[in-house]
Amino acid sequence: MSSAEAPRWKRLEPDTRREQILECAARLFGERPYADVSTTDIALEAGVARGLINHYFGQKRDLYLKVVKRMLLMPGLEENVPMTGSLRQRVERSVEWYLNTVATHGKTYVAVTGSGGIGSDPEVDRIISEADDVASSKTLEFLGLKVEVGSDVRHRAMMRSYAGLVKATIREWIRGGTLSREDAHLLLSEALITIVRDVFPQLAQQAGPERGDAKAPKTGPKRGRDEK
Amino acid sequence: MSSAEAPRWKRLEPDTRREQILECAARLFGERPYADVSTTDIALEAGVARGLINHYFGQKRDLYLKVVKRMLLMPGLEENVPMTGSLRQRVERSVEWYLNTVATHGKTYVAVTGSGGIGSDPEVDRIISEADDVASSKTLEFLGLKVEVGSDVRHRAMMRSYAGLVKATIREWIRGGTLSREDAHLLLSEALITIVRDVFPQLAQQAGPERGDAKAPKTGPKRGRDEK
DNA sequence: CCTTGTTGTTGACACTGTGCCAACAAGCTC
DNA sequence: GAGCTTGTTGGCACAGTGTCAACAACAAGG
Repeated sequence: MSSAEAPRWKRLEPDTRREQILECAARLFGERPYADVSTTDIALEAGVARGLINHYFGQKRDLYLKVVKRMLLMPGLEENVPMTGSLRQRVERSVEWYLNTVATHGKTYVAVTGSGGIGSDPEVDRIISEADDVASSKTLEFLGLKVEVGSDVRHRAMMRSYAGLVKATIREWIRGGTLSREDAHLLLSEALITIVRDVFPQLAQQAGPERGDAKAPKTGPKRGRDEK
Repeated sequence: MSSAEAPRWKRLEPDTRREQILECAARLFGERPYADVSTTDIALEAGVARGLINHYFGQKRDLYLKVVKRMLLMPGLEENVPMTGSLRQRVERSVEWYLNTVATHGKTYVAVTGSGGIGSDPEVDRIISEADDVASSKTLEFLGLKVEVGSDVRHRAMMRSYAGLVKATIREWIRGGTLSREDAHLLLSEALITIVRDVFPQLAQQAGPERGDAKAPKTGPKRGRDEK
């Protein structure tokens, strides 16, 4: 008799298991609405007992928050966009950066930042708002308009508002396909330029002249980023 | 013995009862997130048995959809904004109309159109998207850019994107107070003008010249835009 | 005033999904 | 292999929801 009984389950490192569950959860939350994803589903997907989810993440809501955080961490945040050239050039590179990072997340991003799903959870709003803040600061930095953090809440608020435009536009692009990537690029670029130029007039000077190049519209410097 | 026993509950017309419940539900959904509002709470608030809610509205989700619909009906949609004057004047009147209608709803509006609450329910998204469509068409009409419905999906999509900016901006204004009403007005006006002028160039001509009033904001020649 | 019929309303039922926790077992060390 | 650590399981209790037969408020007819 072979005494080597096959173990009924595999024993993993906490971090590994956590990451695995997080990945399955992210996928499911991207496929169907929050309420339609039971913890049982996630556990089944991860090949794990349901109780383990609570053990690692506490409440289901907490798991969801972790998923949101993980996604909004914005991987690729470090690949600096060189802030040279005219304001328009820099704006368009920033927009391309937006579109690229989002393209990698696809459905899940749209689901998480969804327009007005069921709920409006204050905690989720806070997290998304923070992420918007980070992205905003980064954008301002790309544009050469970096203002010290926490100083001008008004500018940051306006950039969060702009983030609302970005997300809505991306939603039109990814979900319905009612806008092409070029349309999204155009809309977001023009809007951002307007904001910087007309709403932050004093900063615009510091940023240098708008023109100085020929503006290559469609094809921006596409980072070789492919899905999955 | 006084035979007149006081009735244990009042018997109302279905429409009246429906409206009453709807009102209570709207209030509660505006105060706390969807998941934290139990049907029991709503029933208690309305002084009614919980089962009655299901009898009138079916599922809790359906009740929520009714609340959203009721709110996005946009009362005051009929008070036409005279579409005279320069493009800028018309844009600013449209923006004022936006801000006014929203100001009446306050918290509940912010909650319903919340940035990314828990869920992203496709049905809710559809309803909000439809409401955005209506508001967009109305806006285009105000601007004298009315295009026949269903014709140019691209323009409508972009206006829905703009609606994303509107909602995010309003959120900053109403919720956090990080933006003043004047800030919101400025941001939304400039953005809308840009969209109409630079993204819908062919329509812009049909809309007439932009200027005709003073209001040239800060920086000088914003007309120096020819590309595209 | 009592009877009868209609129907708005109630209260209890079963069911699903969640959070919790003690018991179990996989894998390491000696 | 014995003993220990701890990642993992399975079942329990509970809250929230959807359903439905029975009830009671009100109107109409005698």
